[in-house]
Amino acid sequence: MKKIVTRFAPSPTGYIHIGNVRSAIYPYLLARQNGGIMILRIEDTDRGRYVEGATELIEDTLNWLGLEWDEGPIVGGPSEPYFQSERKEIYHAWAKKLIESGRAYADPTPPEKIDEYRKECNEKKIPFLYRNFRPENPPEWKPGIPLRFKSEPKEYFWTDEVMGEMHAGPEVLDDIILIKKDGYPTYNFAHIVDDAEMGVTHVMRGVEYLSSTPNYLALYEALNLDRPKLVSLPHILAPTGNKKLGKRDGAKSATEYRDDGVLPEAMLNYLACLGWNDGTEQEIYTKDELIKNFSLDRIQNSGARYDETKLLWMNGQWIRRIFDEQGVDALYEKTSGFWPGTAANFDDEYKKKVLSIIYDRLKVLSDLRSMTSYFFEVPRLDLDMLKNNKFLKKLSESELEDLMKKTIAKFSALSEWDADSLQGALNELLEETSKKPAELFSLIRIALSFAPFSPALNLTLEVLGREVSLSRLNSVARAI
RNA sequence: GGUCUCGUAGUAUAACGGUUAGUACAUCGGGUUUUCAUCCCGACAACGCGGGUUCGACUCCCGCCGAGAUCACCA
Repeated sequence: MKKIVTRFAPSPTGYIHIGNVRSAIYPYLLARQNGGIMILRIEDTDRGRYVEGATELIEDTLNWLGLEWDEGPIVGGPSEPYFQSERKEIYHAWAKKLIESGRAYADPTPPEKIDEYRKECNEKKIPFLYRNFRPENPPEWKPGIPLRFKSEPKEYFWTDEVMGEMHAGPEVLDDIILIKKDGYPTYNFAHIVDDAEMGVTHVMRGVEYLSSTPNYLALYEALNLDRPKLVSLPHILAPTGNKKLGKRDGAKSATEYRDDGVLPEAMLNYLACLGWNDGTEQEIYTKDELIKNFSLDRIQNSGARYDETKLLWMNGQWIRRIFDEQGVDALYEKTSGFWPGTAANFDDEYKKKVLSIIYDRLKVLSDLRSMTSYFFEVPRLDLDMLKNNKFLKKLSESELEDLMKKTIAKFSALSEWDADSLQGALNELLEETSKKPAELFSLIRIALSFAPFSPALNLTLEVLGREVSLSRLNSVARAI
């Protein structure tokens, strides 16, 4: 059996947003699953839309997600170069084959004239096909003149691995431009040549190319090439409306999610399962599991709506999974850059302790910034927050003061400052004061953190330490 | 307009032609000594419409409706 070769072929026109990332994931999974080759090819033939640095952004995104490529920029490969802009001679050589076989012609018709033809057809309400307007005596092809394919109207049948059996009549076949007047090839021509030269066996791309497929089939035929397997990937839809997700809908780049503290594991998991599933009820997949279970025939053939809420849920699942299965160190490594600024003054051990008691509350790693500040700095004393608390507002000031005093006395008398001893002390306080947990615990919790929420009290106290805890309780007691 | 594709709860999806149409997210309710979250339990909620074929249709066929894609010297 022929070795499977897939490719991801983006255009460096800016960041790749998450809607496009999936077109990198599926080829990757298919290649890895079959011990095949994944190629990264940069389709930069449109010099007008080229954006400086976009290639690096693409590489960055793939690296982050762990989608390593076997051939392409940086790593090289037998079909170098992997930038289309550097492959002009190759396209021209293939173009000459078509000219020689009479399947391509130079087209000197000015664009305005073509517009006129098009308008004419629109007015007559007939389909515009350029092959009906071929120039009479095309000149010899030379730089500065576009080269067109000479199409032959006929019927095509093919199989799309996702969409199934396909068929199209002659009315969609036309004389598409192969080489633009600037000498660069169009996508339509370049990708055919490259895929052939690079031995690509599976062409995976968005469904928007489905309509042009017959023209590609004509090209394969004219160039005497075997057809690769064609795989149309349905669109990812924007959160609202029915349009495909795009930058205009505020589609973020994958790296923006990275900067918010979304784990690559979660991103890969979510995107891979958007429009694909293996038929089981599994939701969380590692990369290896995705590679093992992936199959083309279970790709959905309708568009799937992008749902950030589910992505964030999945990210929370991954955060917990990494902590539970690999331990605090594994998760801690990923949190660099997500801590509050004041955390810089504390050592790793302390931050790991904080992480161990807060991790199950995180949806994204950047939540650390807002959720843990009171572990690194004295919170601003906010008596209103204390007194307006729904449990505490029933208590008088003297009661609050009394409770604070008893709490401080109890904690001061503790010989051991660990979670179990602290829990014991808290339980004793409940009995001695005959208060409800909601009252006593809310008081202590708020006095320590002045945060809307925090981890279990005994754990918070343990991590904060005896000195800090008592000092905070004392200053609140004084303020009441 | 021509051509093509798609159509199960709000969302993502599952279901040899025979199931009370399953699961997850979201939403709502409840439980785990405070809060927020995790975790657990529960509730709500779907086969676009109409014809066939069949003992029986979400599943096969046809029509309709709805949504999308494409008709560039962009990819």
